[in-house]
Amino acid sequence: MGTRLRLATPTDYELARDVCSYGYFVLWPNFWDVRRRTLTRPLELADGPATCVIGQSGGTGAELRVVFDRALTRGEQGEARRQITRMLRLDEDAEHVRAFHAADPRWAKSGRGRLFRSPTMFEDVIKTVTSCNVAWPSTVRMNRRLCEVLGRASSRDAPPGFPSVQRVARTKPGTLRARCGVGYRDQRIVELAKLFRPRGQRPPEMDPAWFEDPATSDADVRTALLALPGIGPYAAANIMQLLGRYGAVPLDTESVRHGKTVLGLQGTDREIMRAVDAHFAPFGPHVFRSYWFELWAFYESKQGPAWSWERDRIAESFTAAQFRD
DNA sequence: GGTAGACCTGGACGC
DNA sequence: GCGTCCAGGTCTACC
Repeated sequence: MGTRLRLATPTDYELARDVCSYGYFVLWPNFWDVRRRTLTRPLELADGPATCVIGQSGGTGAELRVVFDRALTRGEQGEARRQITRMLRLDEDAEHVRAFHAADPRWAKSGRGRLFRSPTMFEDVIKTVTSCNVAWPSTVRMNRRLCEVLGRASSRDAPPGFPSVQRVARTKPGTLRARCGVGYRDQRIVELAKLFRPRGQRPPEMDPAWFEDPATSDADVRTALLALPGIGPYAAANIMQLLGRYGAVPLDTESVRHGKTVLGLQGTDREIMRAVDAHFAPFGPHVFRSYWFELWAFYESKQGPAWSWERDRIAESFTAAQFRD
């Protein structure tokens, strides 16, 4: 009999809306069950991986019910709560979301405000690196292979989870390239994993808690992120939003497409990126969410509501090139 | 501070 | 079915 947990949610929390809010929810090892409206994924815990199924019944603000495929120790239960809270942004309460809606009332009716992320900063960083310089189907493939090749499963029938920091840190770059299809990112991914190893094994100046600490300034976090291998301006801005720092737009080719097709901007790509940046600047510390929910609404206008996106179908059909025209 | 080219993979395209 | 071209963000060298 597996452990069952109940997690309280913010009063405005809706699992389907708040999980299906960012592309990572369709990346392995995440699995959104469209019919049951539950999220399934393995978590890496002290005694090994455990797969959880997260559901919400009872409407907005109802508690989450989490069922694991094995019994968890008390310590593991605490760690599982921390990881799920991070992944679902349960720590961003209704007041936090209302502050965003006050700055950008367009999203008040739908209640959008939270963005799905990973249980750990390490997974968010690697997912961001695998999204750079590739089309979306390649990002999907890289994350699936990373899990299949390096991830551990909680049981014979369970899917493999995201590989642990230690596992990636001791993997040869050539293995990542040959078996996970990460290409030239191989060395950078291994170097990143070494930086994220547990205290005592990692460089003293690299502390994930420091990045997560609200007392650390955005400017300092950005500078530190840009110093990491494989992290440039786009990746740094994206990791910033994954850390809950919404004051910048990760400018990429999608920004240019959005600027041209939705905002009606004209000029060179560089000029359009600057114009997109200026367009959203009035939203101040909420810039990213105003930008992102515009993009997300556009995707939903093409693909239907995000909660209806089946992972293994959306991986093939969801490409930026498809939206170019 | 700006720019050009390499990096790697897979999809699109032409033959 | 095969070969070629292109898209995608980061990094380095260079101006």
